[in-house]
Amino acid sequence: MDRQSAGAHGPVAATLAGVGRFYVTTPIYYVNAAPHVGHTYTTVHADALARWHRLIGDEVLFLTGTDEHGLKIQRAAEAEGKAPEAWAGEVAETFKAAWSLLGISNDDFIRTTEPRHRVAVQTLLEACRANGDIYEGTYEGLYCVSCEAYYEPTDLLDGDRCPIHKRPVEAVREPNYFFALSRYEQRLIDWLEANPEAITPASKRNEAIGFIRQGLRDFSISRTSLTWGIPIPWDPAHVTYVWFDALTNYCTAAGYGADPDRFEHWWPHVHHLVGKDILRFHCVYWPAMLLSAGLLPPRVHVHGFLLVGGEKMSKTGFGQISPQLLVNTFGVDGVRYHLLRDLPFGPDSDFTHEGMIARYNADLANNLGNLLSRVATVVGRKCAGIGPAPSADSPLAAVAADAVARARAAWDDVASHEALEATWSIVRATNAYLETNEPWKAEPGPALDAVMGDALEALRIVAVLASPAIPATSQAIWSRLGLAGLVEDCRVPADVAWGGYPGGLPVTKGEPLFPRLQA
RNA sequence: CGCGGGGUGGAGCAGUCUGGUAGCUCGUCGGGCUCAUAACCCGAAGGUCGCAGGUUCAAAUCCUGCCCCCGCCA
Repeated sequence: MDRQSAGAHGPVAATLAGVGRFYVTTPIYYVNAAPHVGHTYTTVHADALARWHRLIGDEVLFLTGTDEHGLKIQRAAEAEGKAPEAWAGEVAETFKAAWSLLGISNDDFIRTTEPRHRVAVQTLLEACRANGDIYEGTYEGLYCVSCEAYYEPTDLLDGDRCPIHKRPVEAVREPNYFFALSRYEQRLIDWLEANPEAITPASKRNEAIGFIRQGLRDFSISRTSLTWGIPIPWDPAHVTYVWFDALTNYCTAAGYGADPDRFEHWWPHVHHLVGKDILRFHCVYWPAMLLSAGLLPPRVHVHGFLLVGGEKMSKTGFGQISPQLLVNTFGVDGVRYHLLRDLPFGPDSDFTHEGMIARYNADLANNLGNLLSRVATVVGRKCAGIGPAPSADSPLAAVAADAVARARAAWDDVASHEALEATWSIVRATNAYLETNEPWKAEPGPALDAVMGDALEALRIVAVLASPAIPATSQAIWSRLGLAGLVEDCRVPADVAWGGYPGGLPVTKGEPLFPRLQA
């Protein structure tokens, strides 16, 4: 595939479109649980954005992966009688399998236990230390000897007992290294004021600013009580704790500490997709760490929670179901479409089985799938199965042009629901256009050919525009229209200009793209 | 006062940043079509945009106060 850069790379605060390079990340998922709808939501969004940017000709790097260190993993592995490496590896495979199932087009899958990551983490630690932002201090906390872990007072039973072992915790001190976050308050404010696009949506940016203005405290970055992690390079008795270990993955995959040219190529174009639960770490801690190391802070796109029946999904069964189960009912593109169309990126949004069925039937089965069926049938009967070329002055041309413009703006704004709404305006207009012209009543001839050519052309454009969301279906439509090659090799805007369908191609009806589902 | 999100026709949402005829999907009702996955198209009913003040020629949108729901390491 041609993924050559289309232009000069811009500064980190440039608009999403047209920078020529696009580096998009999901959080790395902690391997203490199997992939569920929450992981799927973020990952599908990242995939759609990656696919969109390839479509507009950007050079794309799409990263996801797993976070495999820490006490919980060490414990979970012990409980299974396995080495932590083995346990983490098994769970990481379930994530890879889920993303493969869902057609996720990630270019890389990083695991924090990989050697390349250790190099990057240690390089970043050294860089921050060289800048004077890492110092040794003492961590004081409530410690359970059996767990070998610290607890917050609110986590304890009866105020002083470990929730696992039911034994009293002890007040313990251990030497820790700390990151001097407090030194970065003003620099973070300056960064956010100079780069209003750095955190989106604006409500989440305000939240980050509010948090910074409350005052920032240095945070602990190492533990001596842990072994399952990356050693502090200058003091191997310590292991990095959470932040430097996990967040640094984004740098690792771009070549940090190993390939400076590659890192310089990608890092200015990085976009993180994260849930609001980890806003603080991505919008405050991480930018400060990067500034400390002399690196550019990222752009961060923050989404809300998925609620199931208005409740946090962990409290209900449906939200915990696996991607595989959803795919069994709705198909890969049915799942992807619902996540992208009904759950706007930003606010909290409700996720329900009923909502999925309604959207699937309305948009995918009734509108898009049925449109292809009726067009294919008429072409088969009235045009001998050979799709005619569209007319140059079709009223659908203006509809398509408007939809393309709106979809481009929406994808650039990480607003997939708007992009798809715009795309479907073509589908609706085409259905109405057929009603108006009633080609099934017309005699074969130039007038009928023009109408059917217009409908086929509209479907072609829809296939391209919808391909970031429903790639497999777009390809199926593409092939049934008789077009050769891959939809993903198309380029926007050139290949969504009206008149691209050449005509003279065999049109295939085939089975329904999306069989209707019973509520 | 821990932090944050939300209250818009029957349901689910958009619109709020950048005030100016309240929009979309589903559902309901009426009509059309019969090419199509009982799908599609046209039309209609239905909302004092949580409450109360304020700013303004004009407020769902800006300001103040209050009430109610909800979430808090994906």
